[in-house]
Amino acid sequence: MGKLKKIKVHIADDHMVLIDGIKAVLKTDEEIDVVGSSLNGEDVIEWYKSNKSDVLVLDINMPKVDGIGVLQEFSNQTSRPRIVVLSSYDDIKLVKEVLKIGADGFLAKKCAGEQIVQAIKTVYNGEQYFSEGVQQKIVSLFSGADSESKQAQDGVFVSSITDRELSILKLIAKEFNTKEIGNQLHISVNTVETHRKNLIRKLKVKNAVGLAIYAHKNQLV
Amino acid sequence: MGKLKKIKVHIADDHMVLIDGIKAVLKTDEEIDVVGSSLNGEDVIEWYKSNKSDVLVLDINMPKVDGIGVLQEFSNQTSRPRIVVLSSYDDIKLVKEVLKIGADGFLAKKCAGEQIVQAIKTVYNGEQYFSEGVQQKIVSLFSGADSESKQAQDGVFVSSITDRELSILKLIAKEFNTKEIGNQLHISVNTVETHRKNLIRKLKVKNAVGLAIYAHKNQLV
DNA sequence: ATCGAGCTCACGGAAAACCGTGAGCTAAAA
DNA sequence: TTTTAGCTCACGGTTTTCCGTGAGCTCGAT
Repeated sequence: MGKLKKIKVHIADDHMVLIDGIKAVLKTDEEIDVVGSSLNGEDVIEWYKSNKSDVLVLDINMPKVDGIGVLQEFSNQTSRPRIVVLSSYDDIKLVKEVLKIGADGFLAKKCAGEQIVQAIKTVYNGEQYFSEGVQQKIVSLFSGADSESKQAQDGVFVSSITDRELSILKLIAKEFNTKEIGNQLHISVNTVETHRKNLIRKLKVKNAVGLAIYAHKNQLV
Repeated sequence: MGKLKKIKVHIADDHMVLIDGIKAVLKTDEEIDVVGSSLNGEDVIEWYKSNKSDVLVLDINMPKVDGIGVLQEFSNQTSRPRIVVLSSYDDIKLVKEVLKIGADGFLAKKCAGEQIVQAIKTVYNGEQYFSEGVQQKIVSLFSGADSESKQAQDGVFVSSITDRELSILKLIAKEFNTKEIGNQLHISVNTVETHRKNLIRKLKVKNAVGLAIYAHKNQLV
């Protein structure tokens, strides 16, 4: 037992119940060792300043700094852990997003506990891991059955939302109106309206309510 | 070991990772026995038709039938398990709601895994259990520090939202505008607006976006 | 039988959102 | 260097939301 090199894992999620649960699950596997955990993104970044792990199980929805923020933090670093993103929703847009900024795997929370073990081992070995529903969606995207790729072949390239749009989206989802957002970002209300319009178009929703719902479903708040 | 009567527990949550996690945590306690689990409210109700447990750990946010629906189902029955409600949010309104319809305890998911063991044992013994943050909020409500109770002492009794308001709230949270809601419910747009106004006032939000967010946070959609 | 709560509807005015369209500036990519 | 994407802003017009206020109806509780 002393000779076995275990996979060191850090778990980050704002629900301690889930952390403790995952810890208990992983404890049953003798190849895996949970060496740390964090309840928010800030703590994750702090932890990795003086520690390291082979794999990071990272929830997207966290206070202070969210999972996206943590990924961005790591993206500039040379020595970083493999990262499995945990999310309540298997939103394909979110998958795209996190893969772009350095995630190695994506696990929907609705999947079985055993899968997390599999995911950790897979990304540790340098491969990518996706839970079932996610994998299916990726495939259907490639096969052209998805609305998004259909648009792409219409020639209307739908880029993902920009940083500025994202910040406005978040503020809309916090009940701020156009004028308030303009003041906070020091830009004209006209500009905010333009961004809002573009968001409504890009995310294919009907109004600000739709934007707020999208933001919440995708854990942007 | 054969003589020890264990507390039979059923776990209901749409995230299998969490179920497996809680199972693993509870396995370490020799007084508790997990005898079943469900991924949605419908399955919970179905399970209890031919099985029974001492305690039910119940998530609010579930597909098909949500936690509220399950509680309502149980409310008419004589022989029912003690119920600990699990929720992502320690929303005091939600606590009130679930206590009214028969919950025995309320556990925010952000609490530690050990607390779930405590919660199960406490409600099994006929007492009520609340996780820390929830308990604090209840106390502050009684002490009059909360805005809600302040309103009550102003003599303006703030009743919880009505059935009709709830249905309108749900439609707003689905991106429908006033006219569309009026058509769907066969009532005048003026009436819908009145309900919307009352909702905004009662839930203390600023606009329709706030209503949608409230609806989503409280898993009404 | 009175009272209150819930649901219904109306009206008028202010504010905000929605929509299309056009356009200038910058920084990065082709 | 030309092009493009992103951010900025403007304008005019339409629609919707927001807000207060008042009021009639029904049903169930006091």
